[in-house]
Amino acid sequence: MAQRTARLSAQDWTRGALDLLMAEGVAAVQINRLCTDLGVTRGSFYWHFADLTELEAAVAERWCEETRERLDQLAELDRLPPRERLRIMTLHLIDDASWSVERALREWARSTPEVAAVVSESDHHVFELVERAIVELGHDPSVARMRAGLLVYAGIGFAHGQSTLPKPTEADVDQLLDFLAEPSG
Amino acid sequence: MAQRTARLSAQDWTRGALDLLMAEGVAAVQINRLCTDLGVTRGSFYWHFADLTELEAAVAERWCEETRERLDQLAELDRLPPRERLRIMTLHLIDDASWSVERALREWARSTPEVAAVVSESDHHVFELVERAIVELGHDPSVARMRAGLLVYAGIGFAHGQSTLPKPTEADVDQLLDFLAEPSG
DNA sequence: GTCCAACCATACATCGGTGTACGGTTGGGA
DNA sequence: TCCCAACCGTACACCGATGTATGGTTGGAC
Repeated sequence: MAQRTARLSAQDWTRGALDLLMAEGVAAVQINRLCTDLGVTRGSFYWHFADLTELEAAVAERWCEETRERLDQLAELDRLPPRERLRIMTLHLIDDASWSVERALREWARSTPEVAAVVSESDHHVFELVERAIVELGHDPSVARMRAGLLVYAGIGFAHGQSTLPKPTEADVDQLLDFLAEPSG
Repeated sequence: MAQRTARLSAQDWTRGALDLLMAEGVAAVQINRLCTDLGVTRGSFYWHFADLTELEAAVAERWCEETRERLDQLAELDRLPPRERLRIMTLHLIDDASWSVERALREWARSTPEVAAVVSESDHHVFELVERAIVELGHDPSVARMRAGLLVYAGIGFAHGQSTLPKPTEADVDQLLDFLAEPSG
């Protein structure tokens, strides 16, 4: 638990909610549970937020910002050769735990359209980055579109597969990118 | 809703639960909700089941059976050429709504390991079917493994992405399979 | 027709989670 | 030092969902 000396801010609550979301799913995000995790009582929560939906909106907003930052950071890779860009993005997906948040968000998106919009925007952003990289690799737009879709959908699938299927190694990723970079015909 | 003349069986309840699960997710599977959908009251439910967890176990069991049947049915395609097999499986994935149940099951699997085991088994089965088809297409085991993983993960991703990204057309699928069938090098 | 078992309705009790009211504490500026 | 605003604790009302107790209805065996 957080040290009880410091007082909490709204960001502490959204942080705690995101942690809970990615650890145990949407059903676990409850006020009482958050209070025990943060070491306070319900009075604190209702000081920072009017109700649960306001917290949820703040969480969605925060995740949206963090995702945007992460994607912008990814876009910073524009100067790198496209092959290397794809490599970094893919390895990042495999290693990082950020996908477990995305998984929870996608689950949450089913019930709240606002969240669904954010997830959709994020998907499209990633898709465009991947598609552009493949175009720069020297492929027709049609080919690039298909291969980008394949890779992005596979990425989403990996995030949801939950290690039921074997996790790809770095060598697997290289082999995969060789395949995606192959000239068509 | 179902006609009120007939009386219900336990299977009617598991059927209703699966429908609800695939339509609105795990959070919607509640006794009251099922009662209104089936046109009865709570008294009926508690005659067929001791409690909610018993219903959930029955639903998991039933989905397990149905999945096994579906996969056996897929294995029946062994006599078709591998390319056609992959085509049927992929189109089946895109058109059919049965995978939206799997999406809900995967969500549910987070909280109940028994369900997670069933989902995992299903994943491995599909993976093997795809891998074998690609081997029959004339590829090395290593190549087949990678391409099968790509396709299966993409399938899972498609089932979860659910129209945030554009849904592939039949022509897209053919283009995709052309790509996956390409000789390596 | 009788009767029993399968099946369903109704009316409770209970419990957990949300939201509200209000009082208490703490820290920094005047 | 005093005081106010930010922040938190406590107690309560409320609501929806689960589970229980019990009586009513229906259909088929005999």
